[in-house]
Amino acid sequence: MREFIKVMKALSDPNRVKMIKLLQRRVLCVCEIKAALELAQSTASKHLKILEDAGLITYSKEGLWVNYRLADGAKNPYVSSLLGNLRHWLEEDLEIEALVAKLPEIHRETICGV
Amino acid sequence: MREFIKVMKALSDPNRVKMIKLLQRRVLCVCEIKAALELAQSTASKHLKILEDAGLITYSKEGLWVNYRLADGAKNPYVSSLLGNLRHWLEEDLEIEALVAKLPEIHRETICGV
DNA sequence: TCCATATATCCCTTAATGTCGATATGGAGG
DNA sequence: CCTCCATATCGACATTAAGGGATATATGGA
Repeated sequence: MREFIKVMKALSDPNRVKMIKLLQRRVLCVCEIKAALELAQSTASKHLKILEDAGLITYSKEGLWVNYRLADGAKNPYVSSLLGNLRHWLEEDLEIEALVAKLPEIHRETICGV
Repeated sequence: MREFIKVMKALSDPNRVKMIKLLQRRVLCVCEIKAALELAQSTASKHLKILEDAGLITYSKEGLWVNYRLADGAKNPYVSSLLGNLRHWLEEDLEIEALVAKLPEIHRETICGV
């Protein structure tokens, strides 16, 4: 039950859902996500930790950067199914569309270090 | 997006999830749910309203009683899929099992009006 | 070793949420 | 019309959660 609640709570915040939808496109580092969502760095980092705790995303370190990506969902078939559902859910959402449209302009080299 | 968040928030509380799992078994009135979950009547009523707002359950009135049941999910295919997922998810959860085991003893005629 | 940078953590403020008791609503029956 | 009874709503309180600034951590390079 605790795990289930953790997953649902993780998906109960608009910014975290946006992060998931962005990560469906490509791997992103914290500063790219922070830039895309216009959040403070500490806020972005905190949200990503919540998503990771819920088993929805994973990360790998690459020098100073931390690359976040969607979890493959192999651990829990229900989470996997939910993530699959989320692949299409909200795809027509205007807010998400606008956000995704910004993604091609966002690269860690130009965004970070401002 | 707002609708999505509403659904996820509705499923972010253990008592509301338990209500869903109970309603998978049969139609229940507020006082039966209040008894099963050992909640104050106002608390049970409020939770049910949240689930109904999210489109996860519906109700129909029968005299003084209000019968709550699962929504058929025809409105939103994603919600429908999620409810289908929930049909099996948590089915092995000990807390849920114990709760469901109590259900046969709970009837509105004996519980209500205490 | 020292510095710069990307990320994580800490602290604090403000808003949202869960809970209950008390009260309101509204139908059923005398 | 008045009274039960099941349910809904309101008010208050405690807990949790989101947000950002400041600081700590860790890595790569001079």
